[in-house]
Amino acid sequence: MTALAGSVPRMMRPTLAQNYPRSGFPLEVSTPLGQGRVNQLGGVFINGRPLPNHIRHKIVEMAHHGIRPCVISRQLRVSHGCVSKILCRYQETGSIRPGAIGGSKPKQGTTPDVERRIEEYKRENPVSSISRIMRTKFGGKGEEEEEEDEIEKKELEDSERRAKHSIEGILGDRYRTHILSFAVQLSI
DNA sequence: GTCGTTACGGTTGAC
DNA sequence: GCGTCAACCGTAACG
Repeated sequence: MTALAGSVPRMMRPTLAQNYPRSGFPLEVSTPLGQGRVNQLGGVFINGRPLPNHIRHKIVEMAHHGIRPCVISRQLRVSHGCVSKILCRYQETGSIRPGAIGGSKPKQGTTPDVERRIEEYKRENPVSSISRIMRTKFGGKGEEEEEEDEIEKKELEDSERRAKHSIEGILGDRYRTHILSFAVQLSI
């Protein structure tokens, strides 16, 4: 028994489930956004899911105003690791959006060929239709905001869909409204 | 006290 | 329709 708590190797650390035997986390909260959990700072999060867009916005905005990450972390009740990660990504990519979760890698091998074909088509058909199609399909300049709106909309739809299949959905809209206002309060 | 990093459990979505 | 797997998520903890 010589190993002190501070010297326990990472791999020997007790698992979350061991730390919090009931649920793996200190507290579970049912919200319209799914099975929320409460972190050490008292913030609500959904394990495995990205933070809501407005929280991410707030993190970047506060950092922009020169507020230190530790303060942001405490104020928004988001772990500092997460704040750090989001700010790093924002610096690197200029985007606050989470990466694409799930799915498989796009098929490789065909990409250069496809690109070459497109170039050929463009040369042969100098009409703007191809470019237009490409813009429509893959997006273009200044559509970040549109995409964010799109994501917000999707999140809302998702939460509504989940709510319909959760206890609050079953219990009805009045209960849901309570939960919603609770969630808004928690998210400041 | 602050911050970068990383192991971990969990979710998601293409294949 | 279902299972697999890789990529991502945020938290918690270490240094």
